[in-house]
Amino acid sequence: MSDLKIQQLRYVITVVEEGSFHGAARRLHRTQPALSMAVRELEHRLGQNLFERGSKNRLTPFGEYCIPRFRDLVGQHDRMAKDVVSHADGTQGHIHIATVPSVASRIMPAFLAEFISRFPDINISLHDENAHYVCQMVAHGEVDLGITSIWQSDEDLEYTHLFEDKIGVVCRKDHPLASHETLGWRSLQGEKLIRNGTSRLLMSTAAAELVENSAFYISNMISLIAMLEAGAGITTLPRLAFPEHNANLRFIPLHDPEVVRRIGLVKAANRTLAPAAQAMQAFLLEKLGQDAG
Amino acid sequence: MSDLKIQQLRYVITVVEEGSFHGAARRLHRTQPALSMAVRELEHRLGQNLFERGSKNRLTPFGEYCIPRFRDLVGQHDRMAKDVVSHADGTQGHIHIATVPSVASRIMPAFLAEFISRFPDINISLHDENAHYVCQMVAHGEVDLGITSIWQSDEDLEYTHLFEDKIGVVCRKDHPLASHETLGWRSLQGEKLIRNGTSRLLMSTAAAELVENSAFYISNMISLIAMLEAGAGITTLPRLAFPEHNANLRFIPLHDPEVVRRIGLVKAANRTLAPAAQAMQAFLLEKLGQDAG
DNA sequence: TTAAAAGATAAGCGATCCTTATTGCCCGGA
DNA sequence: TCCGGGCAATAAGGATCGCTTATCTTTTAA
Repeated sequence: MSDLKIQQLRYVITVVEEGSFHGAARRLHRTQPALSMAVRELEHRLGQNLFERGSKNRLTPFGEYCIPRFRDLVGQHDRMAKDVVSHADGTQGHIHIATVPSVASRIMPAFLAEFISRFPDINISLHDENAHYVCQMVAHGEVDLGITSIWQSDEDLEYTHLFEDKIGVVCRKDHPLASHETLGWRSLQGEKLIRNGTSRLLMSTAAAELVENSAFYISNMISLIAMLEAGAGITTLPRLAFPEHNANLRFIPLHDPEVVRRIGLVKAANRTLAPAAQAMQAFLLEKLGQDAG
Repeated sequence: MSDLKIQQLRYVITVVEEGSFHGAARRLHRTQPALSMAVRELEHRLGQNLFERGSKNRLTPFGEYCIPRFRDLVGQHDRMAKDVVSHADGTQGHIHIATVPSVASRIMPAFLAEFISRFPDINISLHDENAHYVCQMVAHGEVDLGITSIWQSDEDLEYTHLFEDKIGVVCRKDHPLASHETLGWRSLQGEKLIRNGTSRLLMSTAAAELVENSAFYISNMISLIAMLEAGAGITTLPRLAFPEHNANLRFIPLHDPEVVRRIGLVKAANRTLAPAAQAMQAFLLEKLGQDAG
């Protein structure tokens, strides 16, 4: 038994609803013979008439039996098609994103607010993890997109640069260094430097020896800030990771060496993004790309 | 948005199940290019790829989203099509029949037993009513088929003759008439004749005056039999209406006049029968038609 | 490196679907 | 009774679709 065609079923339903082939033809933007032939073809295939011959457009008992079933299938088709199409064009869907905490807290709130106002039917889950784990989640398919600095080059990941984030020195406002507008690494020698998760960015620069000589390592940002506020030392951070509006600490750009954290979009290579995620990717590039900055 | 084609969806599902276009082509009795083109056509229409390009037959996230929905729709289509087809070819359905009581009790039991063994998926409702009401039920569409003598000619009813049922005299075994093999109406003069629902069959015959002079009328068959068994009189009945295996009563054919009740199939004119009812009609004609006896 | 297997592409052809034009039927009004 | 008008059926033609065979390209595995 071969497949019935949704279109034929829709034709029959419309003829019943309109009460005439002409009326149905008008509604379907077809000519009357098109419907006549399509209906007869379906009747022939089923081996039973749906419409009473001779008498004007009355259904046969068999037709009466079929119409509600045809209606069901066409309805299910239409709902499914609408749903699938809205996913295909990216107006609907569920996007999973992972970002480093600084991006999650400083960039994403405003960005996502704008995104969801543009795409109200898209659902978003946002994870924040360190740069390494963000890449891992993308590689494992746990999220669609990552926004992070690249941890290490990986064939399975595709990186698209978004913007750069300058590294600076963070110290208490009453610290001797706090009055400077910019700093070079040499001015930091002798200071008590606390390492954190972003310190490795300095490792391949002139300032590497500073980091190597540091005795403290604190990964947790809240703890790190508390330590700095307590005057336990200084640290280096990308500007985005420096807590906005902090009353006690200062951020002083490091100009020698000038070190930046490159933040970009990461997605799995050789895997197509879901349409909704494609929409977000485009939106991200438009809003956060180098030029838009 | 135009209709999706069940066939295309089925192709996609099969490719996923088989894991390759070649395998799916084999299962669908198509060639590989047919599937390639059909799938690409669907992808193009949706505006998104279902299969990962380059990489071997992996679904895109969009494809992953679509497949279960496609499966649902195709499944619903298949179930519906199977159901509709089995109704179209008359192997499934519900038939409503009305017959006069004598046919219901003497003919239908064996007939229906054979019918349902041949068409096990057909559902049957059997009503028994008098000849007039049987015709009315058919005319009003309350039943599909009637088996009855025709009450009065009716344009909306279509009668197909099945068999004839001879009228005879019914009396107690110890009645003087009981020894006769056949009877003429003249031998009944002076007998106490009880009329019943079938007595009108004698009205346009030589025996009319017997009926006219009868003082009793009993419509209920059980009461009538009880009256006869009590020796309260005699009556006339078609042979079929005479209770089989009755130990106290006798049925003696009336040969002058020879009166028959014509029993036939009645259906609504200008209305197509449901396929299951068509099957029953054919079966009735085959088993009970004049020739089949 | 080569052979085998799988998908993509191309050309051709028959079926399908829709169009316009015409015929046939039924019904209501003069 | 005859005549038109509305509607469905039918016919003929053309565009498109869907499938086939043949060929090319790519991938895979020995």
